[in-house]
Amino acid sequence: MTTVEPVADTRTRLLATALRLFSEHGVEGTSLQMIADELGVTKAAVYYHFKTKSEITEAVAEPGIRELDELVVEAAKHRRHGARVDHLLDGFVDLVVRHRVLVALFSSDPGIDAALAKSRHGVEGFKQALISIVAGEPEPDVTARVTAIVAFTGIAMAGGAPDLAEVDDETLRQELVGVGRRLLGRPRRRVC
Amino acid sequence: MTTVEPVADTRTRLLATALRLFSEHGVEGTSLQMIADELGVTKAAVYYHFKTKSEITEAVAEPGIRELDELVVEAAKHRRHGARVDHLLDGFVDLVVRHRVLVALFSSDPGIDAALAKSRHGVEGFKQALISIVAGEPEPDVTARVTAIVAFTGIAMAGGAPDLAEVDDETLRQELVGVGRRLLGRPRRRVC
DNA sequence: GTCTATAAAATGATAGAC
DNA sequence: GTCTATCATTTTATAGAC
Repeated sequence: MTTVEPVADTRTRLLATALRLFSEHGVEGTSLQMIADELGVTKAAVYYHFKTKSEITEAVAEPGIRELDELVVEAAKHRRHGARVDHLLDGFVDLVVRHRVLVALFSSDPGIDAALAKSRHGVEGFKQALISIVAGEPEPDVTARVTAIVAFTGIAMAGGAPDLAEVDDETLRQELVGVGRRLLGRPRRRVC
Repeated sequence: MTTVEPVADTRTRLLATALRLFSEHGVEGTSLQMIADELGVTKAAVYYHFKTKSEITEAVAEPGIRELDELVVEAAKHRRHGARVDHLLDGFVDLVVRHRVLVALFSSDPGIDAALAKSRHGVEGFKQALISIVAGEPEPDVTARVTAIVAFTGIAMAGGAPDLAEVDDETLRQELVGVGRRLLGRPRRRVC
């Protein structure tokens, strides 16, 4: 532990700044100039850290994509349908609360898809996976699909909503899990 | 009746094309060149109909904004809270189903806010209004606010979801009202 | 109402100095 | 690791012919 309180390196600050600007103006609405200005450096400095704008977008999305990926894999392992839904909902809400605007961006910004299209995993696949798990695999009925879409996009967007920015993590987590369970028809949990 | 089957005029086709491209690529991700190409005309022709890109965005959003405005005003007239919520939910779902992608755009695209910021009504005001009506005016509790946000953004996004594009209007309307009532704690309606 | 042509600015991106 | 300078392309937008 040679350095205490290390100032976040430029790459880290860059990604945090990019995420904030993406959530305010959208990916396509955010230029490298805006990111550079916000960081107090020039565009060329930004290009030292990332070869293209698409790389920045991918790097911003990466933690969310990775965690979402793991979550879907883990949730699918449960034998019972109810257990799968519980695991998925708890994990998804946890992800939303920890990343707030990022998961909302997945649900709403076409620029994310465009950037991820070139890399291995698009975001559209996850939406399908989430719906499949809660709505059931073979030809889920319309009600189940609508419910799943409303629940997960609603929860994701709520995490990024400015109106809820001041709500603390633990409270938001409980509220979102509560509303999710009601929607997905999961029984109320005993308060332990 | 001099002309039967009148071909939609350019202005109308332009707005329909713009809405489709906006929903696919976002407002900022859609250039006038893309709109012109899709219409089979030049950019200059597009500029004959609208002075700026912002004007196109406003014109695309206008019907939704106007109807949403009327809905909020009408819903607020009811004496009982339950009646206000019912009116708002029914009207909102109707709007979502008739416009599909447009209301989703309101919920998700920062480019819409940017274009509407200059004109009289931003879209942020509506979100507040919807939440106030269902969550109650004076300092609504967190649970009510979270529920309202999840419900309305979830319903709006579901209307624009490609996964539900093939669902017919009447079915989608029933499903969305159903999920909305469950979320907002409204009693199940008798099937009449 | 649509076209060609063009302007002015911004964008993503690179080369090379420090 | 950041800078200045520059480039090619694209973008929004206008002028004027048909």
